[in-house]
Amino acid sequence: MEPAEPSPARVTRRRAHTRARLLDAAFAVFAAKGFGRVTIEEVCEAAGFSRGAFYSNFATLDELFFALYRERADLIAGQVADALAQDGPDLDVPASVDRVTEVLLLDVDWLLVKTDFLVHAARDPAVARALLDHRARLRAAVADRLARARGHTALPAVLGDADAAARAVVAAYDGVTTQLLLDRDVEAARVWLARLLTALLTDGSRVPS
Amino acid sequence: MEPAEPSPARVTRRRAHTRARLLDAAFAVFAAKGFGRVTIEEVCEAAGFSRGAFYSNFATLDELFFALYRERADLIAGQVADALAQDGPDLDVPASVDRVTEVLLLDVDWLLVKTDFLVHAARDPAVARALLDHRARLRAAVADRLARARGHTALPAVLGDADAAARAVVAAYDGVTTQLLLDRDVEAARVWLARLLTALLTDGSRVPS
DNA sequence: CTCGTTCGATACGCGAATGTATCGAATACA
DNA sequence: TGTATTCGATACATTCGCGTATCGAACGAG
Repeated sequence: MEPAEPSPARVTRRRAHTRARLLDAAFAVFAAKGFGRVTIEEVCEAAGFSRGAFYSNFATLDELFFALYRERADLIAGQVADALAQDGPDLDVPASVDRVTEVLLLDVDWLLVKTDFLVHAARDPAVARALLDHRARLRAAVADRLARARGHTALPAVLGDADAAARAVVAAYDGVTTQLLLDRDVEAARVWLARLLTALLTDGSRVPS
Repeated sequence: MEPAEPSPARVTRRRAHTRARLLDAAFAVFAAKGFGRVTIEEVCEAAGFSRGAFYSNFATLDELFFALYRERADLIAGQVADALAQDGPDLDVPASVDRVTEVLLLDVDWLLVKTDFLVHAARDPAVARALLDHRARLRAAVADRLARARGHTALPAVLGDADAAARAVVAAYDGVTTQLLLDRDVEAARVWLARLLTALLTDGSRVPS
């Protein structure tokens, strides 16, 4: 029996390059026009290829979109994990918040694409599951960080355990993102997110500078 | 000079009916498939009309989408205002939270359409401005409610003035919405939103039942 | 009841985007 | 370096959705 997928054993360098260029171009085009208004040919033109290259690498535009999301989301997730692991065993809330905030609210274009993907996932149960998994992993990293600091720094008990607090952190991030998509003020978003997180993660007595 | 818009002076009953049916059908179709994947003909078919009816009432699908959003958003805004005005001069945070929560997290279909509209607005400055205005009005209503209660109930100072607190409330709502779009668990979303809001609006010492 | 107007249905042409099939060029391996 | 294979470009047919123009029917006014 021959392999169902022809499994291209030879030639991989050219293909890898064009695939990467297609993904980069797709990111730019999706960010600018939104997934729903983008055609395959636009992506190819932005990448400097013809449609033949596209159909040689992807079956459908959704497939490319999914691949693009996975690539970038994994990248960000790694950066967040790094930012969280960067400080020592005891949690310095303002410092951690600042570091994570700078990673998460870096690029408005990414937020645009991410939200497009959310809208996409909200109507496709399989994609939704994948996205929920991603979010759960990120949340687990945050919860882990918070739990390790539980004994050292005082966290308010309003939110319950560390996992609940992590959910609150993610919700705050998502909420700030929504506003940022409309006013495009990254600096203001950073300030608000920091304010929200400190309000959620510290006791309600101290006011940040 | 003749009027630029022909301003149909006669016959308005039939037209009003079909327009309403088109809007209702559009809501259902947009919620099910997403704005980007919906064609004019699909909306007409769902409404039981042909494309002639559509072009007689709207110029483009975007126009219908905008009209649909305005209609529903105004409705919700009114309900929220009612819910906020319902209790007396002193603020009962848990009660208010429960009431507002039940209005805001009622219909997942509406959240789907709303998020589609957000994605749409994020790329069109004019639409973004309109949506920001809407959000500002809602936020002002919340801030007003919070400010009136400032003297009576103790609010934590971490968030600053009442307007800042209102921003936090809206952010919490948006954040919970994002998760709700993926897991579609309305009850869980209500619980989380209530938890977040009480954490933000009360001092960090008390744990809700 | 009658008539003039408006509304919505039908039919048409058009352009755009898709997917496929084929061909030449680039590439890896012997 | 020769050669078989893969990759991407080109050309084609097709489908789909859009917008318009026209017509009959519903409707409101007098």
